Parts: sequence; structure tokens; C-alpha cells
Amino acid sequence: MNNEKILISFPDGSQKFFPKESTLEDMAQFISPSLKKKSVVGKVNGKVFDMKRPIDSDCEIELLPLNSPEGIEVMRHTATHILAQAVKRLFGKVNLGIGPIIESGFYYDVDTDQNITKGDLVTIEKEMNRIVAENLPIQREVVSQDEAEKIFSKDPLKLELLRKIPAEEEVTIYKQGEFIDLCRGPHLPSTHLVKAFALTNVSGAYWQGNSDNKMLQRIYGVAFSSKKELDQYFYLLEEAKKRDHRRLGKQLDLFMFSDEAPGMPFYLANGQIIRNELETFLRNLQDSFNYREVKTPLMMNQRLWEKSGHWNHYKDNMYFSEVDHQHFALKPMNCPGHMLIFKDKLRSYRDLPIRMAEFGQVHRHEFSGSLNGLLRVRSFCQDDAHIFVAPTQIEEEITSVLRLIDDVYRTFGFHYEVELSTRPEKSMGAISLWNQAEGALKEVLKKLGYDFRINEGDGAFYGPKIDIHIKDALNRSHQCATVQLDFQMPEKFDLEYINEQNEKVRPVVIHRAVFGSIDRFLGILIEHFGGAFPTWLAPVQVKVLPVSNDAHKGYTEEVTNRLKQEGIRVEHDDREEKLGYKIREAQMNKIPFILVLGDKEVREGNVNVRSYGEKKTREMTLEAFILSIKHSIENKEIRDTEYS
RNA sequence: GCUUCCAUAGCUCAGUGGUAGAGCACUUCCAUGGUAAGGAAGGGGUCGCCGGUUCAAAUCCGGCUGGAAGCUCCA
Repeated sequence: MNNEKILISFPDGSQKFFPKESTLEDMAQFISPSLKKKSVVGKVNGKVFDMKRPIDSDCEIELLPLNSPEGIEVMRHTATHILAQAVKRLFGKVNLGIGPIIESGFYYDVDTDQNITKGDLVTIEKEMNRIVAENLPIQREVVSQDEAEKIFSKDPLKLELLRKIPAEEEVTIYKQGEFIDLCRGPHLPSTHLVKAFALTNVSGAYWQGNSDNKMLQRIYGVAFSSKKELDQYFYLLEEAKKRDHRRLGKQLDLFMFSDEAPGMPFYLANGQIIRNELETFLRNLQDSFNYREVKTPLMMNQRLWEKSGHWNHYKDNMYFSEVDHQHFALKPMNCPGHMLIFKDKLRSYRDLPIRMAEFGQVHRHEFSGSLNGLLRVRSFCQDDAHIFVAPTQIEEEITSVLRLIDDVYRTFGFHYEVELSTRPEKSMGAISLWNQAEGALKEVLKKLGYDFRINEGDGAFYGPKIDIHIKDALNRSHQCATVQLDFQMPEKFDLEYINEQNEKVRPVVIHRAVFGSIDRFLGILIEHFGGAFPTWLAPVQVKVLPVSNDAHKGYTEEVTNRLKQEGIRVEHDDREEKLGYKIREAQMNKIPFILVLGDKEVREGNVNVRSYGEKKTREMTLEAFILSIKHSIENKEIRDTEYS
């Protein structure tokens, strides 16, 4: 210890000298013992520091409690060390990979001969709790590369990580009890501050995310600053499970799957109604944006795919068939078909832009392990369109596409984020063209005032793209719409139009989809609305129930027929069952409106209306009900109950 | 495709080597007039498929198919 002093500034503006090499813990202690007790980590000039890390120069500090965002992150990080320590204690010979924090928790990748199963998680958790109870102080140490290599000489994965650390960077290790880990930190001062955690899952994960590498066992956990938040987490998980589109799809008879066609959905009558509504909605909107709808074959000669470049980039994911010694492929995309339509006749600049839309069924052979209900399938319907434009029309046309997308998403109440994806490694065409295309997209987004994120290297192989991510009712993000610029396809297919100077020139193609996949979009809608669809989408919009079949059958039939005439999807439940039974069933089927008709309604020519999710009923004339429900359907009103 | 787990009645699930169970749904009968389940009886399963171990397999082992959570991939 020397006598040098450093000047420390606190958040309230006050300042004080401390001996050099003082720690945040010392400073907290100075202010008050209770602050020291509460603080688990701190910020030094905005950077998160361990409580016990010596400070050697003047700075601004801020002390943070466990329930601060930084505190929680550091706590999760410490939790993952405790996990690794527990696994080492229990399984002996274990090599550690990486153990980062993720949303709500953490994981650690471990390499061990022993197979860790979900059942082992309980045992590991117990050991973790023991380590927490042991209240092990956590110590940070700066070491040299050489020292570190000695420490981790028996840890091949750690050595690999260590050798990737640039020479100018400090190498730090963290110790708690017998456990040492290579780690950037920071960490909590002691293991007992990890309060509320649970291990959730175990799965395989490739070392360094590369499928050529060894597969490690990844143990997942969640951790929060209080037991209450942990409980809340599991509660929300339960809620999400209740909304799972696979479960609701079964419960509401929307769709099914069969072993005879893995990854390919069968739509039941109820689900097909919703799909048709979605299609009709977009078809009408596209009409107003001057699109023309086409239909191309499901299967085309393999030659076409070789020509388009899909063969090279995508053949492993395509389905093939051989008939009459000819090789055919099921289309994985609609674009080549649309290119053929464009080429079918001579085009003039006066024809542009040509907006060619198709609800096209595509087949893609996805890995069996990635299939997931309607969200990830092997056959789906794209609301695809290809817009052929002159280069000068790009900006205007993209602007109009983004307007269309906005119209659609607003209808469902989706907020969305915009992302620009640039040239991937496996790309086609000249880099200068790519740069030009990326520049054009950026320009439009800026002009429209979108706050967009750039996703380097995530573009399609033929061009950069704008992806739209929607946020659902549980605040989960889904990529749906995409707008892609393509200079390659026109080149490959030698597309031309005649310009003002009577010269043959190349058009540019804009690919775009709004729902993306109707199947996937339906899956997202099911979860977003929890199965309680807005009236315009609901498979059954009104259920008509007589108080007594004997006395009110005539009137319920009359009302049902009247609603049918008005184009409303209505069902009449005249089974010999109690009224309460029928109401329960209608509610469980999440039908927007129940009409109960008895003596009173017959006498007054009224209907008694109960909306989904509500206990209260309203009495009104049949005509008033028709007017109101038709208004709701025409305006595609969103019921507010689905956000509750 | 890879790792781990799972597959029992239409659905949700119980059943750890000795003759297949529950609730809901379904069928029949009885009852039945006002906003979330009226009562009784009955039918229904080659325990995903194929093979092995065993006197005996839903149960143990192997393969296949399908599913789940991740990883990888996603034009």
C-alpha cells in the first residue's frame, strides 16, 4: 500500500479522496455499511467493475444493487460459474466450454463423457445451492498469457479461447473455492448473492457454434434477483404454453399433421377459413396497389433451377421427381416461374413497373430437427410478388411496398422493426452491384424515416434485403415481411425491356412478401391472439343458442338464417343440452359472439348478446346487432380482450 | 442432419417385468326454460412400427418412424 490518493466522484456530485488501490467495497463501506451490504457491483467511469477490484486513478463511481440491470447480468454470470463448479464437483472429469448469459438466464457448455440428462438437473441444482450456501468469496486475478496457459493446461477448450485473446488484452481469471475459470468478468463478490435460479434444460451444442466441431452438452438455467421474479418467469412460460399455436390448433380444430407428410400442415375447415380471409384481405389490398395475380406450376424442369442458380445454392433443400426420363423439381421459390412469365413477351418501359403477385405453394426440405408446428414447415404458401422495374423506379417502388406492409401490419395491431441485411459470404454477382443495391435500400429507409438496424452478411445470395420483424402480444419478435433487391435474376434469365430510346435494357427485380408464409403468419396470429381471433378472422363468428329447443327453435332458426344471409359465419346449437353447457363450449371455442334467445327475445324481436370473454350480456334488436358485427368485420376491428 | 428427451383410448395423462387405467370427448337412456360442465349406463387401445432378451415385455435392449427442447441451417 502506498500513500497516493485518488479522487472519487459520486453520482450525487460529491467527491472524496481515497487511498490508491481502494475498491468499490471500501468506498461503499465508507458511505454506509448498509450501502456496502446492498451493493453487488459498481460502475467506474461507466464500466461495470467488481466490488473488490482495486481502482488506481481518479474516476466517477456508481454502486449498484442486485436488482439493477447490471446487477442481474453479473449475478447470472456468476450463476453460470456456480453451475460449472457444481458440474465439476459432481462429474469429475469435465472440460468447460463457454458460459455466457442469455435472456433471463445463462448456460454453460461442458464436455464430459457422462451423459447429463434432465433428471440430473435436480442434482446439479442441489450442488449449486450448496455452493451458494458456502458463501465462497469470488476473487479476480490478472494473469499473464503464460500463467493462464499453465493454469488451464488440462482444459483444451479454455486453451483454445485463451489463444484467441489478443496480446494487448488483459487476461483475467476468477476463483471461487476450488473453482477457477478464465473469464472477463465482472462477478458478484460472493456466491451467496445468487438468490433465485433454476436449471431449465439440457441440450447439445456445437463447440464455437460450428457443426464441424465436437458437440458439447449445454445446460441452461434462469436466474433473477428475487424468488418472485423467478416464479413470474415460470408463470409467463406457462402462459406462453397455453397460447402455443400447436396446442390451440388442435383445440380449435384449425390444422393437423400426419406422419405421412412430416412438416406439411393439413388445414381443417376452421383453419382454412382463416387462411382464406388472410388471402382475400391481402389480395384486395394488392389490387389497390396495382398488383396482378398469377399462378405458376408447382413443379418445373430441373434445368430451370440450374439456370436460376438455385441448384447451386439450394439443391440439398429441394424435392425432386423423375417422370418420362425428365428431371423435375418442386419449386422452393416462385421467382423463376415469374421470370418465365416476364420473358413470355416483349416488354416496354411503358409496362413498368410490372407487379406480379402469387400465392405460391413452395416446398423446401428443412432439417427434421428444425420443424416446428406452422412456424417451420416443409411446404407453405408464400404471398410472393416480383416487381419488375427500371432502375430509376427502385426507390419509389420500394416506398410503395413498405406502405403496403405497413397497412397490413397495422390491421393486426403489430408493431414492427426494420432491418437491412447486406451481402453474405456465399453471394452471387459483382460486389459493386451489391454496394449499389445496398445504397439504394438505405436511401429509401432513411427517406421514409425508419429507424433501422443493419444486419451485416445476412442478405439473400442474390441481393440485399429489408426484413421486417413484428412484435407479438407476448413481445416476441418474428421475421415476416421481406423486401429484396435483385440484380442477379434478370441477368441469369436475360430479362429485357425496350426503353425510351428503343434500346433493349435490363430491368431490376424486387422480391417481396408481406405475410412471408401464410402458414407461419397464421401460427403467429394464433399465439398473438391466444386463439381469440378478431371477428373478421374467426372461423365461427356467432353462436345462436335457444333457451329451450321446444319453445324457441323457430326464432333461433330465423335469426341464424338472417345472419347467414348477411354473410356472417353463424352456427345454431340445437342439441338437447343445458344452456350453460353450450355457453361453456362456445366460450372454449373462443367464438366472438353468443346470442341467447328465449321468450323475452322472441317477444321483443331482440337478441341477447354475450361477447367472448365477457360475463355481461347486452340486449339489442337483431338489426342493431347485424349492423354492429358487420361494421366490426368490415373494419377488421381488433377486440381488446386478446391483449388481456 | 447432430445432442438429449418423449411416443399408452379421439384429447390430456397415470401405469418400473405377471391378464391395460382415469378425466374429458363419443354412443344410448333419463332429465332438461335464462348465461362456463344435470344424471346413469355403454362402446373404444396389437401400449408408434420392426426385431431381440425373458417362462412372461406397455415396462429391459437395438433399429426405424414421428414429436419436443436446443445446435446447425433458413435463398
